[in-house]
Amino acid sequence: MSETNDRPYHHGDLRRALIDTALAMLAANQNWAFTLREVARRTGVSHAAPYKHFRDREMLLRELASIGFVRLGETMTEAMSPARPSTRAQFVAAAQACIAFACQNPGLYRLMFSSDADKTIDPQLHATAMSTFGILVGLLERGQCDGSFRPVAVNALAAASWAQVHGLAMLAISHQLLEEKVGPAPVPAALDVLLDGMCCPD
Amino acid sequence: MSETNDRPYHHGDLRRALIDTALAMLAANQNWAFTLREVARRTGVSHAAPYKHFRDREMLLRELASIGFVRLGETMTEAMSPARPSTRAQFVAAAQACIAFACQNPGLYRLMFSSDADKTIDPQLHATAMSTFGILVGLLERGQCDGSFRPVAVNALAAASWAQVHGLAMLAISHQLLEEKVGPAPVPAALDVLLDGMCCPD
DNA sequence: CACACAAGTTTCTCCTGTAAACATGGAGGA
DNA sequence: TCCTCCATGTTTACAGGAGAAACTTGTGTG
Repeated sequence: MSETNDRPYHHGDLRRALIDTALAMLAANQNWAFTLREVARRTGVSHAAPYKHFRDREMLLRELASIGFVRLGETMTEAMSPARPSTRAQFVAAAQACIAFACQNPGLYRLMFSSDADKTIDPQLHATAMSTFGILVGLLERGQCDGSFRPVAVNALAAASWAQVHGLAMLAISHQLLEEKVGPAPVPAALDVLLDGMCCPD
Repeated sequence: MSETNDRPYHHGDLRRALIDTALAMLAANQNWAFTLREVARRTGVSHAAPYKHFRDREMLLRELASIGFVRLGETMTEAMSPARPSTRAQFVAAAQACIAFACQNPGLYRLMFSSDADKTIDPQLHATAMSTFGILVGLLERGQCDGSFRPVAVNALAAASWAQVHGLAMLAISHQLLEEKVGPAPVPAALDVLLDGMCCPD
């Protein structure tokens, strides 16, 4: 009972393992209806073990959401980093990266913006989300400096474009951007409409 | 035990009463974490009674979402109906009505677009949601006919504006449109940006 | 080398969703 | 009038889940 049992009493990094299991289940089912006990079971520990690392089920969900924001931020930063011909092109790339992220991780993306990952009760999560939002603001500020975007309050631009991108992502996840309903390339089309309003007339 | 008991064995319209209770709890807590048993309890019936009217808990949630779409549609239609100076003004009114609805019913609005009200498994709900979406499409079509909006695929316009309005609503609900961050009137500002891209240059 | 503490496990209670069997009372036919 | 059916209630039962409490195990540190 104690010899070749390859599961030592102490797991080593159970916290990470639980998060990985939960992320896998989130990706597999595209929802977070899983129970904490199921996560524990699949991770191979007792059902009470998770409580040593997460106060309750919701805290685990907020942790997942936080990871989602970090990954989304990385994705967007990466999409913007290659030398693009213009700030506008950088914006389009970042927006498309965000929407692609949502399509590839629909469960996680939904969780990030759901009330089950309540940002008002978790300063840490709120800060992480704001940091991701800041990537967009930074891009818009640079665009204003180089004359690409209109010199209105940057946060108004940020609200408008964040709303647009997030709205498109949600529509895409909900399969409401079907080609026969909305044309062959709705995302670039919608972004163009927005950018026509955001960019300086030239 | 049977005299002044003002609760007859048969409720009369338990289905409606359960829905009303659930809507009230949704509004009170701004989430749908309530249990079916709690709904039954507050409605004053046994915990199994709801199953005579809803196959399971999710079916009740979808019913609530459906009611939400109907109400949203009414609100938007109403906002558009008074004689407005222009189609553009009608659009702004409808969009603001939608966002106001979301702010006044954040729980319900979230539920309507959550995966717990899965539209892919409920044709009735899907149809109701599409009908509400159709109000927007109708307005855009009229605007194209009278030359207000650019003559591109109407569904592309619909996707762009729906994304924008829905995105703004979600941001507003999440209290991310604070004045100090985003200016005094972010919604009209964002809608203007969008409309500048949607309307015919003139 | 002892031992305190972090990280597991077991056990327990209360609650939920949902199924099944039973009860009730109003509506429609004999 | 009365009987019987059925929709709509209730009671009872059960499988699980959340989370608390008490117990166990090993490991790092004096």
